Amino acid sequence: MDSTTPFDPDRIETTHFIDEIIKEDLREGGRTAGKQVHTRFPPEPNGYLHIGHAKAIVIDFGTAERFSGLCNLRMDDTNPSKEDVEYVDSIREDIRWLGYDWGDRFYYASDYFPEMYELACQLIRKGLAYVCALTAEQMRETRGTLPTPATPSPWRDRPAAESLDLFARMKAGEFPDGALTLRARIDLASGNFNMRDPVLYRILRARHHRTGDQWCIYPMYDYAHPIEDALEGITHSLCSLEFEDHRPLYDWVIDNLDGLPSRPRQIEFARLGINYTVMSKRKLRLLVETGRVSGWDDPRMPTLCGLRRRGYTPASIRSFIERIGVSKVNSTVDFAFLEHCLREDLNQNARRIMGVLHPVKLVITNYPEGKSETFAVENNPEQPQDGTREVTFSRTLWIDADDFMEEPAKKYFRLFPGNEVRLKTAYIVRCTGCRRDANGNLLEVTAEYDPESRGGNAPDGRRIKGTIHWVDAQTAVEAEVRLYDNLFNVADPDAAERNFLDHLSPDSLVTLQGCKIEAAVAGMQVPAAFQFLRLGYFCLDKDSRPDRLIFNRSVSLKDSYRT
RNA sequence: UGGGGUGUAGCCAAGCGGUAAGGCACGGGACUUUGACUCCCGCACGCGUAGGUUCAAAUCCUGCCACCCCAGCCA
Repeated sequence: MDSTTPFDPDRIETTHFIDEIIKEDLREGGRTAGKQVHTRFPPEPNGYLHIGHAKAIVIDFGTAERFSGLCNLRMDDTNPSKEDVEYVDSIREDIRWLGYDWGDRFYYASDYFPEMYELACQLIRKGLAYVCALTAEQMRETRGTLPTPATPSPWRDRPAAESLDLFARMKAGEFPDGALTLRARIDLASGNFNMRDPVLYRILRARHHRTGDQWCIYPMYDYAHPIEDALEGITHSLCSLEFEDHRPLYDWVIDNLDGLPSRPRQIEFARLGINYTVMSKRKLRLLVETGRVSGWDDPRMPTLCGLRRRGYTPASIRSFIERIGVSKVNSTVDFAFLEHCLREDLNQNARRIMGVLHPVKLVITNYPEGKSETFAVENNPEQPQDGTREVTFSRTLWIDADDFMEEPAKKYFRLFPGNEVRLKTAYIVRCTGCRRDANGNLLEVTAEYDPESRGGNAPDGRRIKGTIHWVDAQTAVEAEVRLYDNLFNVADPDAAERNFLDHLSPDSLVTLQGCKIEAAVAGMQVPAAFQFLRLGYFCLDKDSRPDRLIFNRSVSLKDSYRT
């Protein structure tokens, strides 16, 4: 912080209740008055990050940013049986992709194992922790029920010296997995189960991805987390609602340990839910492992790598998170709002291009065979400085099947016999009919152009209601296009009473072959993103090759046309 | 049943004793060489509910109701 301009917390614009609490802490006489706000994002490296994590990331890093503070990135790797390095790199990549920077403050909870061990000994010496020999099952049986207290472990009053010795031998590997635990001695009658002598350490022989076989005892989250926060000087430890009743234990650990460098404060907020998808790691993993999706980065997945492949931009995700707000109400946000945020970003920034998904030939019968000409088409009407590109026009074009109806529906103003439409930036044409094969399948649509309307302007100023996109048949590039829709066909596949796998939508992926795209796409590299005029936003898929283009539809354009 | 939370529109969400912001969705209109974008208009006599305090209550008090989380040697 710049020492010449004293930091005034009240200058910060409050965006939600957490900011209010932090401001209060920062004021004269407050808990952290005069200190720099310091938060952390502590993922467990046991899976890929999803948009729910993005909420936590934006809150953790964003709050630090707003208060000119710092945010650490810390791998909460206290359970080697579930974690793996595989995930560490993807987590770092996803956070960076979202646009956040943790500077040189990248930590692992496992870095603190030695300190945690010493601090545990301190608790034992104070009579606040003891080594217990109850089995997991016995512990469950003696924990009591909601209204009735737990019954004390036979080892609850074991002398500190004895526990100290046992704990050292646990660490030395003298006992098998699960034989002993170190438990806090707190309150067996508490209505909060977390306070009924919670386990602090367990014996677990699993190769840790960083410390290898150096340890065979591992600290539990409730014991480790407050220590991690305190050692890093975290001022505000933001987490989700389900940790609310762990806070008394968090505070108990902090309050009963001497020598901790700081006293962090835990604040909880509601996690993000989005309809038509699932957010739990377990369920996402199941989708991957059962082959319902192609992988963690399947474009239908709510994972950050999935959204990235789908064409979501970091800016759109950040905007989404910032705008849904932060509160303590369990909530489910409409997927439509995420889509809105993407459209908003891409409308401003995506290059326009013409592409035909369901190709039908349009023959301009009065346009000379063999002739062709080019038109300069604007790349992005929202960004005139992006200039124009040349697009080739000739006698035979591809148009979308949707843009022709032999017998027009009411209020339909595209191609139908006798009607005039404008071919974007080219000419005005009048539909003269169509040709079909013996089975009635549409072979081609025919039309005559008005040579005086070059550029699409009617010389006599007559109004042309419809403008459609087209691609020159001779120069068109072929591509595969993948259309995505909700993975589930029910708004709440997460509902407890249903098996989410029974509600997968059969239409979540529709693959189109032989789509015709403007020649300008040739040679484009991932992550090129475009608006296919009148259709939606598309991006090149990572599997795309110069000789085999593959596009993903990120989101369609809104369409107010209804028959 | 004990403990911890939360109830403002279809979905998010402001509001902090002075008479219900904003966004998404939705409906209507204007504009339009994208049925997009943009721009207008509409959308809670009502804040879970019943009482109470007050000149005045979504905001304070009391009771009730509903929903979420907790009995891992997971995080």
